[in-house]
Amino acid sequence: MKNKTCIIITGPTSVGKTSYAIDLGRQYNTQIISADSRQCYRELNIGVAKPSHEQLQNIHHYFINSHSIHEEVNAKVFEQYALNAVNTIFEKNNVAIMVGGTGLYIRAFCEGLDEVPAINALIRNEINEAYKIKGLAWLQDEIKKHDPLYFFSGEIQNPQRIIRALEVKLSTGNSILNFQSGKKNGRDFEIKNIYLEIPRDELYKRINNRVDEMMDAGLLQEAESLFQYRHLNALQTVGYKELFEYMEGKILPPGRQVSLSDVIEEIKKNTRHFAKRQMTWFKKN
RNA sequence: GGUGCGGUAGCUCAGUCGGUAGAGCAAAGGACUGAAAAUCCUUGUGUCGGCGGUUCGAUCCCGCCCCACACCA
Repeated sequence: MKNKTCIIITGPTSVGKTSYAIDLGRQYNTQIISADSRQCYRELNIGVAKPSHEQLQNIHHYFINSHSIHEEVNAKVFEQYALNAVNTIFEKNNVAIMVGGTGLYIRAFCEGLDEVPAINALIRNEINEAYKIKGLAWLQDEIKKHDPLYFFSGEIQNPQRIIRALEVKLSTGNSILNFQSGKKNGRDFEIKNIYLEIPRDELYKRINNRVDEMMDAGLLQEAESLFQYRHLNALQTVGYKELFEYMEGKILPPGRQVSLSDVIEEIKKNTRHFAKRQMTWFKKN
């Protein structure tokens, strides 16, 4: 099936991936798979910069509005979803387009993730609760006790990674490192990568403008309507989490109430940081 | 005009009982295998407001000046 090709378009947020992908999709008369860990949620709109209604009607997009914030979406879910989607597209086309900024998801699609048995969600919850009370040092002690292999070679400053390693060890009896073969799963289609890039200062200008546009479009109101779900993973998202803090009336160190314009600056800054992390990832991959 | 309090890294400030200075944030770089718009790591030389004085030596003490803020007239 090597006559089939998936063209993957990546780049930092705001660089212009969406319209580039749509132009390309039209050219090949094919469909698009989004590789964006937030645009898949139908409850999230203004803050995640989805394609417009018109764009979505003109060309079919997979993994946009396909999930609810109440569902669990992760890299493995995406891998399977996207493989199904690309095969569906290949039934009628020789070319499929993938576009998005979530590097890990794209890697999962291209190379696959190593098989790890499913983990009971209760285990992660328990570890998370204990971590909240006892802190990072406790996590480090636990991982050292249960999975010394990870402790001596892993990232022990990173609570999320330790929690992942712990839950795997506790529920399977094996170190997560033993599951990670590093082998790439071959795919039976060609993959071509396109990385979009513009000068840093121009990108930052676009990001700042886009945040202002989102606020004008009613991001604050959208965040208010989602406030009750702020604990969900899907809402750990730039643009929403800062507004939630604002609504909760968090106080700045000097004892000053956060103003809305402070929050907007914070969103711009965090979006710039996000873009930088994406560039670091894509430059390497 | 007088009094008081300040002027130290892009920002907010700490500090040096006189031996040319350090935190947070910003910024830059990096990592990343089921949370990834998440999570984490690394990187700090700046006429210490200006000009003089004292001193072996001043960002620190003294004098004058400039600037900001507060209060009093």
